[in-house]
Amino acid sequence: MPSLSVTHALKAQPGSEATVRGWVRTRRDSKAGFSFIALNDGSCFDALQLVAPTALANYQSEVLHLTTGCSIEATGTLVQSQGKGQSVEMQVTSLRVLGMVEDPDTYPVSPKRHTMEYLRDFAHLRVRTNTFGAVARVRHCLAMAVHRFFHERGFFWVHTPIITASDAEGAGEMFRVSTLDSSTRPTPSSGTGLQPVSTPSSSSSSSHHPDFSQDFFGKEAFLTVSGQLNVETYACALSKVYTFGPTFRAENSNTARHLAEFWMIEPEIAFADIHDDMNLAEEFIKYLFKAALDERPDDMSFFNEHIDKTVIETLIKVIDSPFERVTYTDAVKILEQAIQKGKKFEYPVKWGANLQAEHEKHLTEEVFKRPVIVRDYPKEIKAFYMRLNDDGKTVAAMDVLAPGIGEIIGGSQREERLNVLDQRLDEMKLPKEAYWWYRDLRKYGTVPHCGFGLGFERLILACTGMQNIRDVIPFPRTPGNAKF
RNA sequence: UCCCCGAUAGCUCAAUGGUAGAGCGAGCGGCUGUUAACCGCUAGGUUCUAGGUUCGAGUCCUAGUCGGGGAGCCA
Repeated sequence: MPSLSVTHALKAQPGSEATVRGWVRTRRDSKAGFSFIALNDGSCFDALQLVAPTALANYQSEVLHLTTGCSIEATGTLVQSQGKGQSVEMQVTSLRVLGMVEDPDTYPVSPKRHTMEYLRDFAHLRVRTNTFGAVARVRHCLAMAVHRFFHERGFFWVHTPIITASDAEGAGEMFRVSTLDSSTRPTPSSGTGLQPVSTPSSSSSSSHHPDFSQDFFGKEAFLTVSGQLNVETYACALSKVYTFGPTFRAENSNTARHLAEFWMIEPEIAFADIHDDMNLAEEFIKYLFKAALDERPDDMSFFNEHIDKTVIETLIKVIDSPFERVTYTDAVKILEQAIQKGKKFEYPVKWGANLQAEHEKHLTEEVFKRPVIVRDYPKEIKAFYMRLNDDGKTVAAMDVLAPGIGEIIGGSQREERLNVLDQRLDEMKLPKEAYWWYRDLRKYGTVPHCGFGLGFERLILACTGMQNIRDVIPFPRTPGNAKF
């Protein structure tokens, strides 16, 4: 008797016998001599309808007491359904209960509408719902597509470190990694303990001075905020590489788009400029969206019906149309024109200032109505490693803005000229010694290269139409919450 | 971190400063090749916490905790 997943059972030859296992979604009893059980095992969106006859030995004692969430194993014949709503169903010949729901009244995932906020408190059970099961499958599909995309194009996956003792990751607030005891514990006067390690150098000004030479790594260590600097070294030897792994930011960000622990994809390509970088980003996004539509039509149609009625249409539009490309300078002009026409922004538009979320939203949702790549930002508002343009004022940085999501990709051509890089380090008052190995890449056979970072969960948001990033990662970590 | 809003049954929400309610879910019964089933009955409450105002507080005031929306930071 073959054991089949529900997804295979639904495609089985009528008349074949099989055993299936899963969790009960609903049970309906018919006086015609049987009960209907919707069985889901997560292998696909749909449940398999079991038809359990009263003749089963345990019909009265067990089948009639099955409730949402019970785990069972059923054996029977897969047949064409006599009813509407499904093509295949199983005529059950034996049914074994693996685990009852002890008290159905306390089972948190009852068969009714639940809010995302409520289900977040039951992250261990929420994946049994339609929505979170679909998110999990699409997430997997996208992860596989990421690797396939790069593999097909000759990229190598590089496992950059999670722990970084190189105190040179740049800006961004980091989690400290330490085996020291009392010295790293917040003192009673140090407040909530939510304060991150803002930069390695600033920590020395705090009131207590842990002796990090005594710490595990012999120096301060942190969780990575980006694998970019490390992966650049591999790009400058293997030519086309990428990272895909967890990333940590200790920023006290409380939004639907930020996590303290998230997954990031960072390709890095040698012998390439900012235009190659933008082309790669565009091709990449389109490939991933297409993969979700092609490989998870069941889950995608659920999202389109219940989460965001325009998501499939939006994805198809993104796949079919070229991304708009605009320089920062032109973007500012467009925004200024919008203001002249009466558009009101909370924040002023001014060359030299960061584009605000409302500005990005206007560009991508109102002006172009599709993804927009903004490039060549003022050097003052971007990182030291971004390549200085010939105008001396801007750097070859690019952000991909997506409608409804905002910034989904941030990337740049890297500064490959040692003298210019050094000048930038000096301007930003960064210690050259700390970047010795990064500078070595420019000393020894330097090449133009570039890359970008894609927030994996933000990609999933865009792909599914889900609203909150906490609902597209299994166990979200955010300020004040590391449950489960 | 800043601004705004909220917290009442398992869930989603009502309730003019004056007896605590509905829908869904759950349990029981009925009906039905059913499928967000349908019909009936039943159970279910320290109204987030601590103070305060008042004859009387779910309702008003203060503080805190937690959650949501927006912003900043960013991916």
